[in-house]
Amino acid sequence: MKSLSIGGLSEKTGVNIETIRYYERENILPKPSRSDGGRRIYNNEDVRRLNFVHKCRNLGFSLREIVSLMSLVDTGNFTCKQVHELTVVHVKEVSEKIENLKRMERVLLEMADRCGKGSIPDCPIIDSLFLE
Amino acid sequence: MKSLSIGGLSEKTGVNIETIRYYERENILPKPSRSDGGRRIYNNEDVRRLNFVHKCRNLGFSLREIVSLMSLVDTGNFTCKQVHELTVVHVKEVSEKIENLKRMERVLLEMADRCGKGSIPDCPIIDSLFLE
DNA sequence: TATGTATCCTGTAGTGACTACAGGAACAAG
DNA sequence: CTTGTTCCTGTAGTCACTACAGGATACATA
Repeated sequence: MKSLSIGGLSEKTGVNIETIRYYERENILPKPSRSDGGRRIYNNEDVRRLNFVHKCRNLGFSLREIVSLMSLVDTGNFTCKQVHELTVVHVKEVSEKIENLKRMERVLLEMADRCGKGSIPDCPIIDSLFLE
Repeated sequence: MKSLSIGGLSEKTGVNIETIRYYERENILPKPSRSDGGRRIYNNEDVRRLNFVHKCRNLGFSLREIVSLMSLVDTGNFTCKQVHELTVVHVKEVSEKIENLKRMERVLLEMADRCGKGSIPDCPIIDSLFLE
């Protein structure tokens, strides 16, 4: 088993040192063992855990959701069905965000198109932003 | 000219009272006039301004961007071309966010699909989340 | 051994955009 | 006047980080 310092863990996982400490403080990650001098010593399980958290964050899960999921895993008290459902719910949330952004994009493009017509000195974009 | 209390302004614009105060504090909005008793009194121009800010927020502009834009408008020192360019840059940012979310969505759907195959007791979703 | 450098520690505070009190004042209606 | 509603200021919290400051530890080199 290879042990790592926090800097080592940060390099191996791509998660910022400050962020790792933050996760520990917020109890997203367990407290690691320490050297005699007080430095954090991380093992393989710590690496696996942080990878999990990192992956989940990248997929848009909130820290709260991640803690819940991790707790399921830790107790071994879950079914693949449960996890599937959580994932499906989350996909829906992501899809809604996409739709919102697309709507935003559409409005912006329309505005840009209007302005691109070269109307001066009034600006259709500014005008439309002042409307109710 | 119809004057409004902060509650009135909030109702008319759909922006939260606390948020309006926040915008004032952060100098996103100008300080309104006050009654003898110290209550805020908003006029039509205040309404127009808040509509502008609200619209821009809904379109994903940051408060900083909004302040810049508003400052252009206030000085009358801008061209429709400038605004157009700002808008186009912003559209690009929104489009990138959409792509990121789509990537996220794709990964999540793949994971859900794997789990949907009914593999028990191991969970492919959890397994893949632990990978580097 | 001493020195220099890099890494680590804790605690605090800041970012951006809100949101939510607490305690008290102003206002309107009965 | 009393009661209920709205408003005020100041402070703090949310979420997920991020960035110090000041000091300690660990390692490498001379």
